[in-house]
Amino acid sequence: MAASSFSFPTSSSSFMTTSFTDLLASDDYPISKGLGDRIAERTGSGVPKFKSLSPPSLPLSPPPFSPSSYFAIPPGLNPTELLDSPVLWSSSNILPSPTTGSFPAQAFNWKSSSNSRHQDVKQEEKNYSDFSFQPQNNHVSLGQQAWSYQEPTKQDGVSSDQNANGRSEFNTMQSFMQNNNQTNSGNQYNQSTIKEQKRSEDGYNWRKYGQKQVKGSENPRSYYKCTYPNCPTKKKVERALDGQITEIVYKGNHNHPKPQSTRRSSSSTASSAIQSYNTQTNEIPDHQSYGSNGTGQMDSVATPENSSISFGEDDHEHTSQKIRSRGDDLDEEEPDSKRWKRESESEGISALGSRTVREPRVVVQTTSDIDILDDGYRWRKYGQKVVKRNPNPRSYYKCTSTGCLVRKHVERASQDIRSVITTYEGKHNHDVPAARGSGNHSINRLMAQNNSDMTIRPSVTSHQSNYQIPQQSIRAQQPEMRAPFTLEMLQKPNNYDFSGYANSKDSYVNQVQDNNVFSRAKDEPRDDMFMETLLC
DNA sequence: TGGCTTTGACCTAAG
DNA sequence: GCTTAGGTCAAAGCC
Repeated sequence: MAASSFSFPTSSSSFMTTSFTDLLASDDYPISKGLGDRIAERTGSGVPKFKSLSPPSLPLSPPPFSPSSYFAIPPGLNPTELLDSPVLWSSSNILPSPTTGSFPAQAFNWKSSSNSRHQDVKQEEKNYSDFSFQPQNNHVSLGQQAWSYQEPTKQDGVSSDQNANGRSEFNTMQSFMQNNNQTNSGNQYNQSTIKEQKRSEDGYNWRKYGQKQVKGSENPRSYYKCTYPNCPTKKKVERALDGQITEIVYKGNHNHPKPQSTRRSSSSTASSAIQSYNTQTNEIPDHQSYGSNGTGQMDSVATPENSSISFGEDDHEHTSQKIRSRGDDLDEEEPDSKRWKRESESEGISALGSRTVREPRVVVQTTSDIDILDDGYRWRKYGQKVVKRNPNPRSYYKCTSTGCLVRKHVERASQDIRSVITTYEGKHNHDVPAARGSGNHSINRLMAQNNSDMTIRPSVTSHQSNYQIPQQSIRAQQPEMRAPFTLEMLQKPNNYDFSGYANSKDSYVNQVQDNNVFSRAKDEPRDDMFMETLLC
């Protein structure tokens, strides 16, 4: 479907540097009133300097057709600006690993499978090292601004872990660009990609030590241990039959930094791990270094798990980091999860770096401009509250659509008042209301209609930002893959919910595990309850 | 050849 | 104490 069709022109250079005028002129792009117009109408300020990009971690398969057939950019919106969208860049579509905060580069492995797996890997490594990405000064293509707030030299005051992520994202983007450039020949998310993804996952090196068929689930559960010497961290991963990860549960804290390379190789040994440790130490943001993790071990070395805590207001309750991709059972803890949680607690593992992320319904967007938080839906404010750790009030909104229970709250990041954190809860059960004077509605409707067929889903594998398309779905949908991949879609993965998958396999939606930045991992207060608290 | 995955068996805890 | 299910071990095979 649309996202699976999403692709860029074959030349990365042209992609980066040319306007999309020609492309826009193409009949391939649905013509309607563009999002740009819509935004302009709403904001009265014209199209914001978007920094957008397709979800870079989309391990989407290059379409067998002309790439231009799939990426629909509404007229009136300059694709260059589109590419600058901070919404897309910094929002939930692009999220770091739940455990590492890294942005998995392998997720961009859109390579053709014409090469052997070996070649793929090799090429990917080459991509990492050789690709030279030179953004243009103004457009700073592909989200430089969004990245920039993460750049160490930037002024945003955003935490350094974000900076690290920014680098990571940037590198990831580079990789994406080159990979995409190389692989329009149409192969799919092939086995090598899966392997690569499996390999990198969250940036740590894991050794599988068991697999079990869990009762009540058709998905086998795999058990992994961190390969770093004496690292107690374990994780268990459930994969759907198509290989997609449906659940990851972490146990324990890494007592070491993430290995420098996200790729595991034969070097995933103690020596290499230590080497990575040594070389990486300097890159660890200061604020990620926390005190004792409660285990009596050395201070928990900076890991993204740890870093996430600085933004969470209520994450301390959970001690087992759990990333669920299922949508409907957020209130249910599996026995094993309980067990791991219990064990973690008994082991004195602190909340730092281990918390439960219960449901893929929370989507966090960070933007640099609150105006673009207008996401097309209509909201009614029902409360406001100042929460801990953030002096900026959090406004609470409900979707005004009848019967729609979606809520969101918006607050400015305490670390960077220019960044706005929008947290969505729930799924819209309706289309995006027709924008005032906008023709975008048709696109939205189309997207909504296609929900049932959407196979893109965020994957915890490559962490939260990884939209994956099962191959069979691709095959099934190829002929119909021409639905536009719109900003709206990118902007609101929760709303569009990419949930053909969600519909068919529980909610895979909104699965955003931003364990690094502005993360919420806990049920938000019910509005009625919340109102009570407000009134008290 | 070394490291990793697979897989059946065993262990452990909860009910 | 038994049953059940999840977690772990470790030998074998694979890459």
